[in-house]
Amino acid sequence: MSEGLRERKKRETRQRISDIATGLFLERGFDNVTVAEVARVADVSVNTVFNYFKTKEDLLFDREGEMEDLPGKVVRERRPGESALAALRRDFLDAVDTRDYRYGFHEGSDRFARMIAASPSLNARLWTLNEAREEALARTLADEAGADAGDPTPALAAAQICAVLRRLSAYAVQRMIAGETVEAIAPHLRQHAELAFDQLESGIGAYCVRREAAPENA
Amino acid sequence: MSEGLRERKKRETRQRISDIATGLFLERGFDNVTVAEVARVADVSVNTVFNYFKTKEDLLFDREGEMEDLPGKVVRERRPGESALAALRRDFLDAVDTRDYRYGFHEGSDRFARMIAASPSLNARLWTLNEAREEALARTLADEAGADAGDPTPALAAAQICAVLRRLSAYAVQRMIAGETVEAIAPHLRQHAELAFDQLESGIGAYCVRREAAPENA
DNA sequence: CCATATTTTTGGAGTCACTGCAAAGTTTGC
DNA sequence: GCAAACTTTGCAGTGACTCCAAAAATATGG
Repeated sequence: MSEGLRERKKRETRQRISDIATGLFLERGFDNVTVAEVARVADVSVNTVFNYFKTKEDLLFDREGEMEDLPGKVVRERRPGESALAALRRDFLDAVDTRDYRYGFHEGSDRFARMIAASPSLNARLWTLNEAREEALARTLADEAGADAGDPTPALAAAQICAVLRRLSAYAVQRMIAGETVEAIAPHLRQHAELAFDQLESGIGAYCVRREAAPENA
Repeated sequence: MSEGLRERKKRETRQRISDIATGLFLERGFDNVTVAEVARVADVSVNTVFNYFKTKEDLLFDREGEMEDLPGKVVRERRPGESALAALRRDFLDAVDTRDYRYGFHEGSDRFARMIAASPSLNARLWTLNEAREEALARTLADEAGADAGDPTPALAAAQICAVLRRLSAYAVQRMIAGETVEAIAPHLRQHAELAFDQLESGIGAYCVRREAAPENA
């Protein structure tokens, strides 16, 4: 009752197009596959592809959009006595230790990473994803802290946190692209993460202080 | 001797195309002006436009690319006894107080801001500009701190700093787009900046701690 | 001043993402 | 079955961008 033939077909077609597109993109590179080709392989018209997906990039990032609220969710579910930052640190380290997909550090992520790195438009897409994530986290922080409407604190905190998460992921991805195994990277990534969250926690005020000029004469 | 006719003409043509393009974009919106139209008004062929500028976006961001190393420069020129962060705070507040262009907070910036905000592709461009800025700052911090090659500290610090700078600019720009005057925004922007740099300096570890569950019974 | 090499500009043809429209095909409710 | 609602398709077009070879402008050497 809940789903008629029409709706099922739509869901299936959309899925098929997205799957075929992802496969082709992974195999031959995003910029070396035309939408027309995706359509041909999926046995639909080009217009049908654009019926389901607004842009070529959406063929890939369709599902990834669900991870938009990941950090927000972690904060909302933090434990009693735990700060937002402590929760995010715990979650990130957990993801590293379990080789979980959610921060891009996963056994098979390197193919994906390579494909994205090779395409400027996919890179641009990643940034807007990060932007959305930052906004979502800012909203959550504002809620959870009971901040006033004009209070800039949550937005600023979210910006810092997301910047660091992005940087940590970028580090892992970079080494994966270079061909290193997840196992080889994990301990370093862990170390970087500890440092990063320490920085966020207690600040970088003392970093890189210029030496005073030596006094002219004793 | 230093510049022949050929080189002068090239420079002039490039400048003319860029100026005309910027004018048209500001007047009618980036997406409502075609490259063909820019070419027509500049009295060159479309191919000549693409000879000088790789993409339509480059017609605008050509010169802005020079500001890529702004935060890096500020750090390199910090005063004796001053930390990287203290120098950046000083520079930002100075820019706010003098209504200087360099962080996007300037009397006439609203037209530019509106144009950019209205166009997704220009927005994407802003992100890559920010990325370049972050990388440049990371390099500078690494140099100035004498960090080892693999040390993640400078890159992480740069990420946090650039994220905050971006957010502060975004705040100002948002209010300018909404039609507020620079004078009306300045004191708030100042306040936000102080808060932001305090956060960077001493961390956000204590932010948003979840209350402990009340004990079941006394 | 002329011939020639080098560089710049141009026109033309083509690719690709993406849009709008109207016709054709499919599913649904009755 | 029939009509309404919806989906798919073909077609024509726009706009950024590329490639190529011809034409125009400029530089170089005698």
